[in-house]
Amino acid sequence: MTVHLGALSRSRRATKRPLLDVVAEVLLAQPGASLAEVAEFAGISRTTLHKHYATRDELVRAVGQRATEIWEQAVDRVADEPGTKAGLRQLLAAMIESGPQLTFLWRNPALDEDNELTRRYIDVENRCLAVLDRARKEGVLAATTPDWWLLQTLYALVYTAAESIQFGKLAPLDAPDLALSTLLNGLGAPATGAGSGKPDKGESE
Amino acid sequence: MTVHLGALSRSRRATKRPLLDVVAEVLLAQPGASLAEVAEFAGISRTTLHKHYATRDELVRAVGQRATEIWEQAVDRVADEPGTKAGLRQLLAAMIESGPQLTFLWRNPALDEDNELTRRYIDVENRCLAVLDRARKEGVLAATTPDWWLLQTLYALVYTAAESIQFGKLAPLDAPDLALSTLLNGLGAPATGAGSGKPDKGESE
DNA sequence: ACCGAGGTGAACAGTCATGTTCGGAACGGT
DNA sequence: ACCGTTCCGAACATGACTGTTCACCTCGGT
Repeated sequence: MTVHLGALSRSRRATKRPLLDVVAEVLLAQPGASLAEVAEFAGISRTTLHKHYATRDELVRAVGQRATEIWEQAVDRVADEPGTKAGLRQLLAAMIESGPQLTFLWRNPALDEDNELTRRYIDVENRCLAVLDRARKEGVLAATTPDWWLLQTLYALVYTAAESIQFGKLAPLDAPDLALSTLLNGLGAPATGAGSGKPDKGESE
Repeated sequence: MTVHLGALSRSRRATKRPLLDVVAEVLLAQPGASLAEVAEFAGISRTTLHKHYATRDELVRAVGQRATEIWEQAVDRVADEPGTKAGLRQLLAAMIESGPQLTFLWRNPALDEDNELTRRYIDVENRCLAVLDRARKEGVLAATTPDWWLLQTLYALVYTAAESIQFGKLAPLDAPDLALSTLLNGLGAPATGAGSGKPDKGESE
């Protein structure tokens, strides 16, 4: 039951990107892909793949580890930023850029089995939250939003933006701004006469 | 390689809910679950499961069909609503309620193979969009947001809310309002002082 | 008491992914 | 020219899941 991996197939193959990145994408598009398929799309033989990662489980965990690593670096890059809109924008940009890896991480409950990975996950999530908290204290984010909802919404927007980019609907350079604006202001009609200048028709509830 | 389905297992088992609903949840938590596992969590024998749906593919497609059906009904229920906040709230409520089914639908690229299902999917998505469009014309939603971003954001919020409910973080009755508020206003700090104006501290970007 | 519908457990053949082994090719360094 | 490393293709044993069959049970209706 080979489901086509469509757009992925030819373009990415045989390029010299980090192996685990390719694996993450394949396994994301086709969670049930066989190791033979994964190897093919990575441009190596199944034997070689097995030599690097003895079992499928080991491979999946390696991808998870790398995804976490990438996330950690993304958060680190904005750790010193003040809690401003610009800081948030940078966090979003960094996370959206790593969209596939993060999505892989978020979508694989099986990774929870790995204790060290779970520890690092919780850790980086907390650091992520710390950034958001700073923005909250700066008055950029609403003070009343619960932590978990803030985080989940952030994840959701990162995921959506990354997916839109992959589908070609969204220009990579537009993504951070769009996501940030949606996160902060939502998609409701701007308040009439408000700061962002949009003289509109009357309020309409 | 049995990964535990944790919270799902005992509580739901053997209850008399529609079979396909249980299947959707199991297959969502554990996409690689064997039919034996699926049957067990549905509280029936594998033989019986096979009698209803001859092959795994057929089962998956049936779940997809049902998910689409549920979505159609949810949209139908608000099709006559005017494009007000209340109307949007109802759409969100209906969709969040069907969270697991919709998530299953959104996450299974394999379902695209089914032409009829794809047709119905596109159709209900368009009707969904029509509801949003009406809200846009009423000035509830920003006029400038592209259709696809609006839809994707809606999906993201529905998914996030449903997941939060499943994790016990969010009370089902609170979900629609939280999602609606996030969709319309985002999570930024509310405008200070005036009703909707924004005489704020220095802009930070 | 009979009967049919729907459910069950046991068993079986077929298929496929997995993990492993091995002989050999290619390549770079010495 | 030699050697170690790395990759490769082929082949194999194993195990898991699948789909199917069959004999049996257990109800509810007649």
